[in-house]
Amino acid sequence: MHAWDQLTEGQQAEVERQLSIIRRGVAEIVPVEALKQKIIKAVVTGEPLKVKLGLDPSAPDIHIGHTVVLQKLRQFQQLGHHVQLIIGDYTGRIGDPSGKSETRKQLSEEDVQRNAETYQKQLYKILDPKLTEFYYNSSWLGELKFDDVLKLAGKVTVARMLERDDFAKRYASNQPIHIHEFFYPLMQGYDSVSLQSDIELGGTDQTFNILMGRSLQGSYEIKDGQVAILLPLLEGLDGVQKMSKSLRNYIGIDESPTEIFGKTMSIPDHLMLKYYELTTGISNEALKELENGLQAETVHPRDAKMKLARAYVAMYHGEQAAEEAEQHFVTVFQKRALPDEIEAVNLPVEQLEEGRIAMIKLLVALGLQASNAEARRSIEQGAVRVNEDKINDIHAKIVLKDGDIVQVGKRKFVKIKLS
RNA sequence: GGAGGCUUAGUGAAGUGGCUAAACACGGCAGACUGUAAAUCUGCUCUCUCCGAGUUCGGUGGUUCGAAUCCAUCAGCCUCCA
Repeated sequence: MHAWDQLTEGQQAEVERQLSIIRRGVAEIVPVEALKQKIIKAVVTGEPLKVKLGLDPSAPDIHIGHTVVLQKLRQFQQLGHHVQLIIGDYTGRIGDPSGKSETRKQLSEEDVQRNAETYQKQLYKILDPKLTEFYYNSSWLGELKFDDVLKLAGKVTVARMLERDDFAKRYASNQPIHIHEFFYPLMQGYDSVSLQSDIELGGTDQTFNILMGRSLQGSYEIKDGQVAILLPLLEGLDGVQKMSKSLRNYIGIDESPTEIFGKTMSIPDHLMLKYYELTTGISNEALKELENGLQAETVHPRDAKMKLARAYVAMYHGEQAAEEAEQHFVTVFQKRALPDEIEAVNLPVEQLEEGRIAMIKLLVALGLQASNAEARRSIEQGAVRVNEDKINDIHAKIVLKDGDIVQVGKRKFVKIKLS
């Protein structure tokens, strides 16, 4: 324990600096005082803090929503602290209780391995590999004997478990809760015991699990248990629900530059600052300035959003791709012109009859529409163009040649390549 | 172990023998307006060889001229009692 007054002025300033960076954009820190103590200790001793984050091993597909937590990790790294990433290959068998989750199939070792590699590739676009350690929680959870499990389970009461919001609701509304679901928080907490983590990050929905880790550490006689740093959940493209893959309202960092750019442009204005704050490396000062500019209407929201879109593409695909994506966007959506580069799709010549093909058939063959009925609808609605000429007749049979451009709606373009 | 209830299109939810490819809402797609924002307005939203036809209402098998609607059975989920 280091008392505040015993620090030198320089040390005090450093603690303050770190705190202000760490606190930005955070929903909650529990307990706050403990965080300050941890940082004081780190500053005084020069020992970096161990900051933990658990990853789901089944879906290594990082989107902007995930980067909220990752950006925070990066800030910790920039302050010299260490990051512990846990591939939850063992917890993944349960899946965090969501009401529907059954015990999941165990992933094969190869799957886990492959997913972990994918993770690394994506994560290192944000994190510093030198300050990042990877762990698999099967390596300790898989070693536990039933005795150990009983001991672990004995640390927590059912009443305590039922405090968890999700369990409480389900219990109250007669939804089933399986016993093994109770083990999820215990296992996640045990990870923190094994790694002696100082801090664990997560979304606000992780509050219970993370605090469970803190109290378990106490039960296993680790002093000064981990601090929970909880980040807000980021709403997705619809502006309402949390960004997630299953809701298809996400921007994936492995998506193409044009996709990332376009999707970013479609986020609601009122979320823009939140995106800036939580998912970019923007400084506190620049953020404030942007906010003022938007408020005073000296900054056009569209331009601010384009900058954001550009920043994302630059972060995940590089500066040049960002430039191109922006060009593409301006051409296609602002000027409503055809993009410079259009994906070429092969069309076997056999599909043609005397050089012609039925429009409906063509749209489906090109994969632009899922069914004939859908293709028919699009034509009826005036959404289909060939070489910029609108097609209105659903029975149209068109003459097709190499290089012709077929368009559906505003954003689907295909260049014909006869083969 | 016993009693009862539920299961309808991407989601929620109507529909209890023919007028139901199945109301409504949300979502999705398209058009208008725009900043591919929001809001708003309009149309579409099972499939196909689309002025007609086919296959749907947890699975299977029945009753009936005719079933998402009735019966049997299987499965999944829920509740209550023990």
